[in-house]
Amino acid sequence: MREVLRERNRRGEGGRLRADILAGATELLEQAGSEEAVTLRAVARQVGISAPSIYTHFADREAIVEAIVDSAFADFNAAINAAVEAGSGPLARLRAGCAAYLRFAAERPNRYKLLFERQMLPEPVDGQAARDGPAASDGPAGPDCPVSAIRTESFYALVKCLQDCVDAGISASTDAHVDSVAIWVALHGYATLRAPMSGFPWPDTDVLLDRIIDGLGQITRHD
Amino acid sequence: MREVLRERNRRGEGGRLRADILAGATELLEQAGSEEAVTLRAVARQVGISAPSIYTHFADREAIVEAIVDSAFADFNAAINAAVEAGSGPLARLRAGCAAYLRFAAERPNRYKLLFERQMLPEPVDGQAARDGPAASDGPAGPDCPVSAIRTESFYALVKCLQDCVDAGISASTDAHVDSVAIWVALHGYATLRAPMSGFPWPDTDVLLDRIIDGLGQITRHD
DNA sequence: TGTACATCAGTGAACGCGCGTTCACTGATGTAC
DNA sequence: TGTACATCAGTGAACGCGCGTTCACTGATGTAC
Repeated sequence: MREVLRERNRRGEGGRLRADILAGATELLEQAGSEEAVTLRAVARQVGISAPSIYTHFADREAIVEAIVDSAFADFNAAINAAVEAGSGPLARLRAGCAAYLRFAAERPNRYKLLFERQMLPEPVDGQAARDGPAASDGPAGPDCPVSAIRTESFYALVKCLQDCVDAGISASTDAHVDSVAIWVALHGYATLRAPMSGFPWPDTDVLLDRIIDGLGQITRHD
Repeated sequence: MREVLRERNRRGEGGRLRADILAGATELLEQAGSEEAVTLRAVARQVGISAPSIYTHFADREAIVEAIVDSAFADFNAAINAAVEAGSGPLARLRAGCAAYLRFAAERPNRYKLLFERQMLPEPVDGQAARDGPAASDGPAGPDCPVSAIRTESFYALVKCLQDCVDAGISASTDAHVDSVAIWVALHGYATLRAPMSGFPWPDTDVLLDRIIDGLGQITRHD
């Protein structure tokens, strides 16, 4: 691995290094394949700085990984939102969102794994409120868990897509929450199994996606 | 961590240590939560021996982890087989197998994760043969991949359960393979997401399982 | 039955490695006067 | 415009740690005679 040459930032621009560290760490994660590869020293090598320099911008190794997760969730939500908004009609929007989900996981497998396989802090859920949607996303989330909303945003976008299908009379679902959970776990299962079991006789992704959406979304009519 | 006192094996019984190492490593994996915790030295501490003793029975660290995977797959397949065989009627057998799948993952989460999240060697698949089932499981598998059959055994049990439902006229599936893949990825997704996202408003496991089986298995009648 | 010896299960010390983190520091940059 | 100085981005050496692996070894067990 060749050391990257890097010019010292000017005064007041030290913050730029933070972005460089984050980018380097993300690249390292995607190349090397697992969170464990994101060591302070490896990140420093990747960015072309000495290891202690990182402490100016991140409290410790864990803080780097958390920053990767936050930025990965932002990318993830943006990719799915864009796909959903590009779709015309409720079913097309639902399908586009799910397809974007699988595409994100296929193109950035290690970042995707990091999103959902880390131990997540329990949200301060009070049952029914959580079932109704992410109320906290209107304003900033509760003081103790500002990251929760960003982690469930795409799920609730899925619930909304499915509910729109119900309202349009093309889904027979009587509980969009439960059926969205079912769709989500199927997408996640495929996203995580597909790559490591490359020798398995997988069906075509689009065929499988149709079966998941039609079967679990209880789609009754394709318009 | 207290050191376990351990009597030296008698001559000719050195092989017993192998089983002790495997058991200790498995316990360590389940307690500590990830494969990385299974270090040679940690296993040695757990078993109550010195680290170099392990080399009598395992070539290296990786060999221990592989042995855990093999034994975990054997347990996993046995649990599912037992559940399927206890069911009466094709749908009950399908549901019992899937429920046993989720139960195994819930009770031994770290062993379950190890089963399907490791990079798996591609099988020598020749397309149609693999789709028809694990022909090699009648005898020993091919010389280069004796572990492949054990890793797909439960999947093909699922395919058989679903096909039995089709044959009994209670599933409308026209492709038991594709629909079994869909059920499997949904089970896997739930199995891996449920624990780390404990704060998420999950539906009841049985309710979700019913939606997965009915929706993806295209169940038309409950007898 | 007694004894010398081969076998083998398991040990203790040591190696080099990469890690996270700390500490005192350097030297370029911008600013006050 | 010139210069002394404060600021701040970033460094280099060092720490203790746990790791995988190696090596020469120990000492109990069983066996040949």
